[in-house]
Amino acid sequence: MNKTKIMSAAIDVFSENGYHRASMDDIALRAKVAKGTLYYHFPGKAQLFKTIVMDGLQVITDRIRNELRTDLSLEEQIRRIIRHNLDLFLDSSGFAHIVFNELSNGIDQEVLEELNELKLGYIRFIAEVLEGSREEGVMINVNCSLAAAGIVGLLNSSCDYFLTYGSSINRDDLEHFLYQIITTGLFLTPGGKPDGMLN
Amino acid sequence: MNKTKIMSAAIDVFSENGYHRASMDDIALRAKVAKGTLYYHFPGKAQLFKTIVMDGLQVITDRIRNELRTDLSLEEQIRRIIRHNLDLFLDSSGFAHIVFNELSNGIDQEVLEELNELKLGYIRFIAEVLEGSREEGVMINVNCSLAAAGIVGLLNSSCDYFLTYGSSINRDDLEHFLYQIITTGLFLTPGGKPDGMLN
Amino acid sequence: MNKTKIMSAAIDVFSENGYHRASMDDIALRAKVAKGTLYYHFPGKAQLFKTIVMDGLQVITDRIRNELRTDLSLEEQIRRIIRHNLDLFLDSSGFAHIVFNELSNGIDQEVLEELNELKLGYIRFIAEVLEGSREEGVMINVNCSLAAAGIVGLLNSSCDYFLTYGSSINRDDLEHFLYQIITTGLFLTPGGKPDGMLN
Amino acid sequence: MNKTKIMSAAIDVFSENGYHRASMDDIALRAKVAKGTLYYHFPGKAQLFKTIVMDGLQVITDRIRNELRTDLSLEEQIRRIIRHNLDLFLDSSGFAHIVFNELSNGIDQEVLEELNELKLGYIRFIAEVLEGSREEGVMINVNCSLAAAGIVGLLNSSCDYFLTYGSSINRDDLEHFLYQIITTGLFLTPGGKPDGMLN
DNA sequence: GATGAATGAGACTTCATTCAT
DNA sequence: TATGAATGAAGTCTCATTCAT
Repeated sequence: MNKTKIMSAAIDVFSENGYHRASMDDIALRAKVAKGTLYYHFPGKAQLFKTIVMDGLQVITDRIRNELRTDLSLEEQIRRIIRHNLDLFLDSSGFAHIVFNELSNGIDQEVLEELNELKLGYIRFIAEVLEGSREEGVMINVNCSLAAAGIVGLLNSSCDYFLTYGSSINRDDLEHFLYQIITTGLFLTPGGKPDGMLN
Repeated sequence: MNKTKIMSAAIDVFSENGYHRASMDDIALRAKVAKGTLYYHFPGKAQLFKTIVMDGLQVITDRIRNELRTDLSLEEQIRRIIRHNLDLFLDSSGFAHIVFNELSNGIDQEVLEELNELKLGYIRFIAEVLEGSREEGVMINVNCSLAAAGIVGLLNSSCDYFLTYGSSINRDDLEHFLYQIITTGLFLTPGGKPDGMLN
Repeated sequence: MNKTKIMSAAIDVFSENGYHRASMDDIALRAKVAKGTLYYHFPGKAQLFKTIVMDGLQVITDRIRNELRTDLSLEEQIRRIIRHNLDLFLDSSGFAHIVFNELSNGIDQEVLEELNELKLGYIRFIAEVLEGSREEGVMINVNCSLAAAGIVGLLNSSCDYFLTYGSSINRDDLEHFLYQIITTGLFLTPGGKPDGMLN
Repeated sequence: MNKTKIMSAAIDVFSENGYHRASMDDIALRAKVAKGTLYYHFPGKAQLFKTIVMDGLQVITDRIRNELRTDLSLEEQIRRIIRHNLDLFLDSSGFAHIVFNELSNGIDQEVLEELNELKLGYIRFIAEVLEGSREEGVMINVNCSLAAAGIVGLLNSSCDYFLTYGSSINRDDLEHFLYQIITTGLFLTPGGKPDGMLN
């Protein structure tokens, strides 16, 4: 399928160059189709981008949803959210980057709004999980959407750092650190729960 | 000073449109100078951008540094870091956005590296503060740079959400939430420290 | 018949957008056939256009010819020519427009010449009617083809004005005006034939 | 002046090819400037076209206005209008063609409306002259704007025919014919004013 | 110091046409 | 007969940069 080939090439090119530096020529070249073919399958650059983002978010959402069963403890749920987001941010860092960082640039207003809806949808999905835990009385009383947004930024930024400068850190450390800061924060708790014995 | 006028205009234009959609024409227009004048004072678009980012990070760094005296408790130091970052992200959200989100896109490789150095410098500056606290034994044992990077992402993303959808949240709540998640996390601590009585 | 459906759709699309802005996609869409089908029935866009123009001119020519019997007075013949041309220009203004105005633009040279032949044929047809009258001594001595060409332009342009700005004029006035200018001109005749009593 | 060179080249290219077939590349080539220079001086193709049309209509309007003094007889005024329009249509037939025929095609709606305003302005200008005569009681009672529109179409179409097929006609004949049809029409007048002795 | 006209590479997009099915 | 995916030439327009003044 050409359409698939195009989307795959587009993910690569967008990821490597960001939205603006990615050129339709490049995408066509990479997909080994004529430039016109892009426009046969997608109305334009912005919509191609949107389609990719939609698909990507759908995949990760589905993947997480499938693993989040209600019989899991909140701790385990948080852990899994972190793990899958790490998968997303580390394995598809270029893709994640354009979704979570480049969404507010100079994309056609119309498409930009849809994209922000998608991102918001993702945040809300995570917020729902938190919501569940809050109701169970495990979590402090916060605006869960705000918390979800913050968590995504935390994960994103940490992964960026990890990928760029984190040669001395291993992935498990990263995962552990993220779990820790999200659940119990950076401070040593009064009761003196020691580092490394959180579980 | 024309140079100052240009930089001021450039901040506005870059903030409003992002790096790529910002045009030298726009900047010249806004600065009320001829386009050629831009090139008299700056070698090119990328360098103009770099200069702005450098200046901006310097200003915020200095401002925080001036308020962080070693005789302050770590709690107060964290609180001040959060407060000043909120000032940055909320008051100059456009500027903060391009610094923390758009830095990895399609800017000339050469300049991009320098910009990442700047960003890293900022993260290290925050990391140093954390480092201090860790040595005092108030903080858990983590890679402070990683933590700093994560915190910046957390702040950035939370502010984005706050600015776009957070009409029901007030700034104090936001500040409180950030302090909480950074210091003690989202979970209720074993000892049962109740929400709202963190200080 | 698909061919008929295509021609009908093509008339609409060409009329609404002019030759150049009309796209084969639009025509196929409107005709509810696949784009390839257009090329099964017609060699290309220019030839499709030509076919439509030929058909249209044939229809109007036939219609007029059927009503012009030699036993009619010249006055009546002129009147009928005007009336049928008004029908054409007013009812099918889009079609008339492309035939009489857009014929000399950027259509493939080859087809363009054929189209001009068609238009010339139509002018000659009207010229013949005038010719007949001139021989009967009712008309002044002019080049009848030139007169016919002029009349078509007069009708065309008047109708354009009528359709765009002529809300205060009714069709009978328009018809009357055209009859008048063609037959006795704008000036009051020496004998003083008063307006409105021409018949 | 480059701007002048561009406008001059644009007149040629538009005249030869019509609006749609005229390409900005062609115009730049003909004007011997870089493509970007076109866009430095004009916002786009449509506006370049508009500017040309405005200028052209202004020139012809001014030229006629300068020669139309109120002490002239209506006959002489009509004669001069015809003469100057012939100058326009014959000497600059390509230009006249795009102004009077191609104005309704696929030009950007916005610019198209302005262009129609211009054309209407020209028609109104001629209508005013007619208006004057009607008030003097020399002319029959007609809607002068309608008559002006018709006259322009008559002139335009006659000139087209003359240029394409009129090798056997000379310009004086053409001028005479037009004067005749406009003033006294095609019919022999009751009083029997013989052809060729209209003055 | 400052200007602004000029440049040209490169971007996005359109669309008539082809062709394997 | 009919389809529709694919093509690629050609078009309009943007914009960072240069340079003579």
